[in-house]
Amino acid sequence: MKYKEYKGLNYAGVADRILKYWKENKIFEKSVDLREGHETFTFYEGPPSANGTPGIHHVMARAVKDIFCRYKTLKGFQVKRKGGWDTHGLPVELQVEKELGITKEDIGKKISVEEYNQKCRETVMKYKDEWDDLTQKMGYWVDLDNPYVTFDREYMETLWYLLKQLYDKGLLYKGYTIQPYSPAAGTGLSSHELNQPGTYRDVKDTTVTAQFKLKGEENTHFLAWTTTPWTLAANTALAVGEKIDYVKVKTYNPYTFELVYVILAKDRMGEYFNEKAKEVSFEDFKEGDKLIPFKIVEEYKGRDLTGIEYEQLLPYVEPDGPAFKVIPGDFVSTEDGTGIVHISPTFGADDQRVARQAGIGAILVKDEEGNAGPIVDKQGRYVKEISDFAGIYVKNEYYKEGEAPERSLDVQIAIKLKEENKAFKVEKYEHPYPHCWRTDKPVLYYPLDSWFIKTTAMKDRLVELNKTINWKPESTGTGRFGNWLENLVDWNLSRSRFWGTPLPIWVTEDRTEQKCIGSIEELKAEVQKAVKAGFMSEPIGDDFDLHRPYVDRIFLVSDSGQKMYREPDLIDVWFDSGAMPYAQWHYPFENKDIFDTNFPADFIAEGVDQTRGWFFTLHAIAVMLYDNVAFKNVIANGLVLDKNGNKMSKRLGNAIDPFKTLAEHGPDATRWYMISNANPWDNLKFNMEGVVEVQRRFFGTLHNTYSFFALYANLDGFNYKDGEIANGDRTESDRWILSKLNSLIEKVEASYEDYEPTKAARLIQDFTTDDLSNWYVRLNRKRFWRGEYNADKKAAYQTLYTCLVTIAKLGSPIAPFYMDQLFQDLNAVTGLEGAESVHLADFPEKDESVIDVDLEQRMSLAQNISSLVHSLRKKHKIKVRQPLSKILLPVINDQFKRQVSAVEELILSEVNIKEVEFVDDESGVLVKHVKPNFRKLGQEYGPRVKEISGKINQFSTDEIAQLENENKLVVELSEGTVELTLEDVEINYQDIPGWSVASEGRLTVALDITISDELRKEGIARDLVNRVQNLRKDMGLEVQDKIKINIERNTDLVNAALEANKEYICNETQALSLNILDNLSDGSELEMDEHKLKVKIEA
RNA sequence: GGGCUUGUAGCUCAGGUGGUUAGAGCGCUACACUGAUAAUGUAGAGGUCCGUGGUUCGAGUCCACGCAGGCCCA
Repeated sequence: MKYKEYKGLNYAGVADRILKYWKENKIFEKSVDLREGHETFTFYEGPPSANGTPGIHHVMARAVKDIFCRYKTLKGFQVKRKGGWDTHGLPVELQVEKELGITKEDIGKKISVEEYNQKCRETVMKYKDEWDDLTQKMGYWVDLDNPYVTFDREYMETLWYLLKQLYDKGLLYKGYTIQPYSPAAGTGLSSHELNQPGTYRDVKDTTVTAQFKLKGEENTHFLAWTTTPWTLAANTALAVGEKIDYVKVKTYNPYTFELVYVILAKDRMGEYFNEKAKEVSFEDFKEGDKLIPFKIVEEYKGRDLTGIEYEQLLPYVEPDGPAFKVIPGDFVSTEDGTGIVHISPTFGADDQRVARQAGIGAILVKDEEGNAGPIVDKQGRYVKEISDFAGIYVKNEYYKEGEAPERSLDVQIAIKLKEENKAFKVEKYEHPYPHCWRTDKPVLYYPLDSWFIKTTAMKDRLVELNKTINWKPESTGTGRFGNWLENLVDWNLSRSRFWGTPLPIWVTEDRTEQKCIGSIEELKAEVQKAVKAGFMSEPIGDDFDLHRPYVDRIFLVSDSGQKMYREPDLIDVWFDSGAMPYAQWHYPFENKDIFDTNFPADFIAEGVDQTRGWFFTLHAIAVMLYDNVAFKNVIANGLVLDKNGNKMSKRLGNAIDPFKTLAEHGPDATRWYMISNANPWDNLKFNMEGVVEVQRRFFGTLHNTYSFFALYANLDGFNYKDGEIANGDRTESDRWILSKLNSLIEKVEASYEDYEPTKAARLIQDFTTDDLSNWYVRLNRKRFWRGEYNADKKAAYQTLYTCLVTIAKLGSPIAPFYMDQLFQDLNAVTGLEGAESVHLADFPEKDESVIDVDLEQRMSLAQNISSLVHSLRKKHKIKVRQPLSKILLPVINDQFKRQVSAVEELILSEVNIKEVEFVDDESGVLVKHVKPNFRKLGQEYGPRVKEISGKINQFSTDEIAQLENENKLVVELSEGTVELTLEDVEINYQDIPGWSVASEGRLTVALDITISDELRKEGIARDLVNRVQNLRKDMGLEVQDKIKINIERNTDLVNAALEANKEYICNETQALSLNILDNLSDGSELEMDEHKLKVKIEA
């Protein structure tokens, strides 16, 4: 059995081959079954929608998911991964409408709801095959055979069950939200309809800046501006920006000329006061004067104003709760108006939101049936309670042709306010305003019925449990998600659509009785009753579809015998996906045991844009119904942008095709690039060159290292079957790389455990390229190809093998294909592991006894010293092949000397030097340099650091010596003296006179650059070896082929060099003989610096 | 407009708790090495650490205010 040797490497080919292997051998299934009975690690798949094609960002998101599932499997957990599909919702509807060329208006007319929904059902899985293909090609292991699908009957039944639980807990209620509404058409408008071109048009409205009188203060008013004066009768609060500056101004009302104090934003004064009036004195002012004097008498921040109470402006109707207070509003600006915003919770979405958050009530009236409603009816008229203006349309456009009054309601209200000293300014104002696309008349923002989940009732618990979730990055949990929870409003469940989960609530016509249905069984029973009552003609079957229009055809009977109709709403699709922990198992109707061990999730991961989507709905449902989190760890990953940092879009043509990327560069390089380049939660600027770089630098190096191993291991027949060589019997560099390897295991494991895949990838990559390839293999090459198959060679093979197989395991979660190939290629020969795939293996356990910190330190010293020597050689243009006699190392301390001595041989061979000589103080060749220790000095002397460090830099040799000998030195400062100790400074060796010196930090190396005759001869011999090796290669000789070398007699120096190093040359080049001949007729000419040699090689 | 987030070399990114010479890889330039060779090593050039103020003996790091990009929300 041989290790597989490759000619070149085709990354996509590796993936194809391994993928086929996985399929044929059911590796994924085995990786789950293998861990049967072990602790479970629960992962929830956030369902994608298959009505669009997958993009490169899905590769990113799914790589993150895959990594931790694979890692946990290696760690011995059983990780079930049920796939899923999100199938309901507006995007599907829009796509269907586009395909059929219809609008929402046509549903029920040109096409039945039944046909429409059938079409949605077909469309939603349009690209399923493409998704499945990508899933496999990128190596994302998820169960595609038994996915949950949100439109499935069982899935929807669980949704109904959950809704009923909420209903029974009193957490489901009907309320209202402010939505665009067209009184002329009698219907609400979706934001989609409002975004039609031409809906926003410039209109001229009468605007009022009203005076709201502060409670308990004479003549003091808040000023608030509105473009809809008709809403003032519904005012219950005033909003200010907390950070905005406000002023109280003394002035006269321009209509009544009463002396008033008004409060408004400082930045808005220019709009209300004429600068020229600044000089006018209050005494000189007479009624009717154009210039009205004003004076700032007080200033505040917005937050100082909050909580202040004022008197109701138009007291027609009592509020239904606390009201008439100043509250904070995040939307308040000083762009226009007064910087104080009039709030009417029934006629503005912002208004409603901030009022709710501040606990402010609304102005509501009861209709004939006793239902609360706003002060404007559905036709757009003031209700009777607004006695002065009852029955008047709030917009003149709502009157029939020719019936509109001369003065619009806004004008009439403005006049009333002027007369009552409640208006500070009235003027016409032109601004864009939305219009109904059907009637061309202005839209009202109006409260419309909706069903809500009372999330606010559980706010504290939601916040509290969120703190137990491990968010990556943390800021998304505390910031974006945490703030969202802090400012929570109730979850509006209602959607007026067709393709989705229907709300399972039936209500009697007078709305006095309600029923919420929680299962199909229950529905059947209720229908049975309805049949008896005569409201239904027949019972429903077992295969009843819970979608519209079928549920709409069901009428139930109330306890008192009334007919009940289903509330026509569908529920928010986010409820669909947030309910997946339960619904994917059809819990509680089936699979209770599976659910119990798979709730909550240990881990989920999705884009950060899901924060208020899936992350929230998962959390909300779990907390409200099960008083538990839905997930313990979550990665909120960022976006994948193009290489210039722009958003990818198909329209702009900068979108990366994931299939093409995988086909060209393979999934391993693609995944490794995405993960190693930036943390998943940072945005990734996807650059194809980066993928290529990862391919070359990491996978290329790793593959080269494996190939190197395979080449020689095959020659020697190494199969790891003849006993493990004890660590203590291995070489210094073997023990070093194994120490580094075990340190690596520890760090990589910690990174995975901490959900830091980027750190893990970088650690593995750095180890592979820097430690293993560029240092260990380079230094030990000869051990692999020279000499017989002895214990030392065996140790080298075993060491390299262990490193490679461990890298395969550590890296397999990130690069599942290549690492599996590597693992299998290695294990095929040795059979050390029982696993047939790396994904069935166990995560490596670090061997603490092998980690030797001191060894790692001294090897690091060897690397640094070598690097310095290399740079000195470079400086003097002396090539490494030319041996040099010695280097000088100033001894920093005893440990330094001991550590360097241990790796001395290594340094000598690496940099081709004969000897290391240590020098210390007594040698007298060292020149010391002293530098202030700022950290220490700063703590002790603070402001005097500058002067002291100036003195230290000027220390003489004597002063340094004194400080070293006595550990104290008194320094004179301009004011007083300080006594310094050795701790206050750092002493380095800077220079060695007469030597070529280089230093880095405290480390200094001096190189003897004189080349003796003997050294020169040796250099020539080494050069010759090099040239002969090249010739051998050119001749196509195998490594083990023996040769004869004949050389024509040359200069005395060269001849002597050859004679003196004959044995060395023969040994290195596998030569049986080396002969110097007087005349060589057919040799090749070799140039070595200034020497020219004629050489002939015979095999 | 609000919340969160990012800004360090041409590019991609590191830079506990503040410490004076800000690093790595790629790319570029030069040189070297040569039984890992479509590999490798060494060196060089390249920085207003987004800006402005502040705290401090000392700020890439802490604070404030801005600017630019991104996401979510309005």
